[in-house]
Amino acid sequence: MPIVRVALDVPLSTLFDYVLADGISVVAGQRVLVPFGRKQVVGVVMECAADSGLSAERIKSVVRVPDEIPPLPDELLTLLRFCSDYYHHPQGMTALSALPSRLRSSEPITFRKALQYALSASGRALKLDEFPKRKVVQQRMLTALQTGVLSAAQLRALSPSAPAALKALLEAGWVVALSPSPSPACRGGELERHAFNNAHTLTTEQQRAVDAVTQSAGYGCFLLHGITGSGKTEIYVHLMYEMLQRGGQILLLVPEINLTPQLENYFRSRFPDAELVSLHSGLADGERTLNWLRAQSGQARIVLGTRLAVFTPLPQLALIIVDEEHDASFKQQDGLRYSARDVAIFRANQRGLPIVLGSATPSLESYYNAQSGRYKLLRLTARALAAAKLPEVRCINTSNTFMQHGISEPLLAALEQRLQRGEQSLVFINRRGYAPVLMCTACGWLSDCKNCAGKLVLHLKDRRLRCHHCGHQERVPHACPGCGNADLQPVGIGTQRVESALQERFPGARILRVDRDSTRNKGAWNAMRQRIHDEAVDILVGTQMLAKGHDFPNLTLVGVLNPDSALYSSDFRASEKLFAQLAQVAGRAGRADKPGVVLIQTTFPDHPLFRALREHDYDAWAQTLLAERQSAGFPPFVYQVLLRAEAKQESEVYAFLQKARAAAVALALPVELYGVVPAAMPRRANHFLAQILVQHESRKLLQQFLRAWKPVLDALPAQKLRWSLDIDPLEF
DNA sequence: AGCACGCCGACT
DNA sequence: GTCGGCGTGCTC
Repeated sequence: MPIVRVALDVPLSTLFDYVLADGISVVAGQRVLVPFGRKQVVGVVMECAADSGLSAERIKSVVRVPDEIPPLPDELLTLLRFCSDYYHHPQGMTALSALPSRLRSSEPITFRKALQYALSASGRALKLDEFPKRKVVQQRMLTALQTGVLSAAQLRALSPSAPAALKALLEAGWVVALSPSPSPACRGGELERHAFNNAHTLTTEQQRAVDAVTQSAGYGCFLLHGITGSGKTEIYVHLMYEMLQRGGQILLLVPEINLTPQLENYFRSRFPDAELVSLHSGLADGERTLNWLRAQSGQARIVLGTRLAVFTPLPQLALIIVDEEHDASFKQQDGLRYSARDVAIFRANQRGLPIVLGSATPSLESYYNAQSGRYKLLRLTARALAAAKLPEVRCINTSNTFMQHGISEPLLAALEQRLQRGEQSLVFINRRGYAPVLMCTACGWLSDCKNCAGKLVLHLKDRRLRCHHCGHQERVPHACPGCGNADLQPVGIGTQRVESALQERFPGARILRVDRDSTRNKGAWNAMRQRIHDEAVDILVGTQMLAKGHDFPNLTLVGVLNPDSALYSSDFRASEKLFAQLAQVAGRAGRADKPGVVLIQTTFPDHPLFRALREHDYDAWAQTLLAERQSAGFPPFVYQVLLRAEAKQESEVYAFLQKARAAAVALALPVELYGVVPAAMPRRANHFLAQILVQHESRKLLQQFLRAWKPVLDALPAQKLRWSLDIDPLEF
């Protein structure tokens, strides 16, 4: 009895066995429609077997095999199994989450944009003379399609009832919808012959980096460490060109969606002949499915995407690039908590491909691996444009300085100077809103969120207090809810406060605030970017978002307002993150022929972080951090896993975690097991959060421990409580 | 996760 | 007498 083992989207670690009716053949990687409980669901065949361990009467049979799309390649199935295994996430949910949503449903795949239709394999196998004579229109369509691919318009011309007939044919699986025709320039194998646009001559250093990757045989992980402006992108372009020439596909992973449209345009302009598709969560279902299918078919040569793109089937994959590899957004924070960077490395290793991790400020994990020789380090030390100098970084000691709305006189003077010269400035502050908290001057009341452990942020624009954790908002009270005192003071500074303070100080200046609030509307950020480029803005005030954008050529001053909180944060990665952030935002200053200045307001100007930043010495900083981490026994010297739990009832959370901990102790494995502690944000949206940290030097041993612990956790009673394992956690 | 079955309180 | 609360248990 032929059996298939199917992955289904349910939180159970097992696969489910189904029999195949006579005449149905299936290979691993194909989607199947199967009965499950009292409904029918789509699953992915992970294995084919001759028999099942279950008694025959318990096994149901496969309903249908939609054959619109080719099976997922074995390589992808292996990757999914690895992820399920490593991240201890149910195999079915792992497999199904890798598919675009259209492919997770049994509905025939149709696209609003689909313009073309063709016969499927089963459609071609149909004998038309045996086809029901009454279905005239369907038959006419099938006949017409035997001549080749037809557009929706051509099919519609066959009959007024064409849409219904087409729907029936699609449902039967005889006809498949094809994605819109490729751009005219892209024609099969010819595209590789064309050169790419505007090839810059590489510096010796850049050329060496390119050669190292293109000449590597099989798997190799390269850490491309290059300061801002050192031409990492040009290296990507040269590498991509070389791999396209060899007939390969390229996977380029980038951190955020708001960067992809620009990058998409950029790489399209560099490779006008190669089909490029993007994959990220901002795409509509249909488009995402379409792009995925074009990658799977091999038609798309370049796939540009965020972390989810790491699971795209790419038959001719030849190179993976992870840009800004240090960026935390490569780590998924719910469901399958994977690191796209790490999964990409596994994938490159599995396929025997080179992978390039690019960053100006590599993650300590990657840096450490490069030092130990696991990765090959490629360094770019010079800016590609010789004229462009690195910005001068200076600290403004704010311990004895009078400040108004968080801005010091020296910074104001520098801003004024740029205004006079007609140059742009950027004021960086990683807090949106007007002030992070509202306080009563009489009784000390603070604007706490009633659902969370955090404070309500004052948003003066619409006179509301908002919680940035749960979304709760309320009106700003006229008097203190505690004591009735009318004098409520905003404490601390946010982007809105800086914006209004600067507007007051420089009434004529054109000031633009860029944060999640001001860019919420669709297209707003793009419009703002245009304004910045048109030099219709004098001073930019913004958060993290601004650090990542593209070049602002007329920007010569960057001011950083209060970065100090990261220096005494309980999160041991906070200072690593801060350095990366500041290096990135500093890189916005003075890119063209105008020298840039970065002014950092701090009470710790002698801190090694700022010293390294002033000297543009990432290595010194990384060594400092590595030494700290080693003595504290933190990553990358150990591997970690976090068991998180949350529930409405605080006692439930702690009772569960205590039981989980006792079970871990009972396993008697030599891992370091910490106590049950509240999460960094102990209460959020009316839920209590707590966790247990487990770590060990050996990844293998930690995994061995998890394999023993997970089944015990699954068996623990957990009413009204959610828990998850976070492997290699970034946030605590 | 769904969705059943199953056994105890306030309603037409 | 029933509708419905959500505890427990299964899904090939």
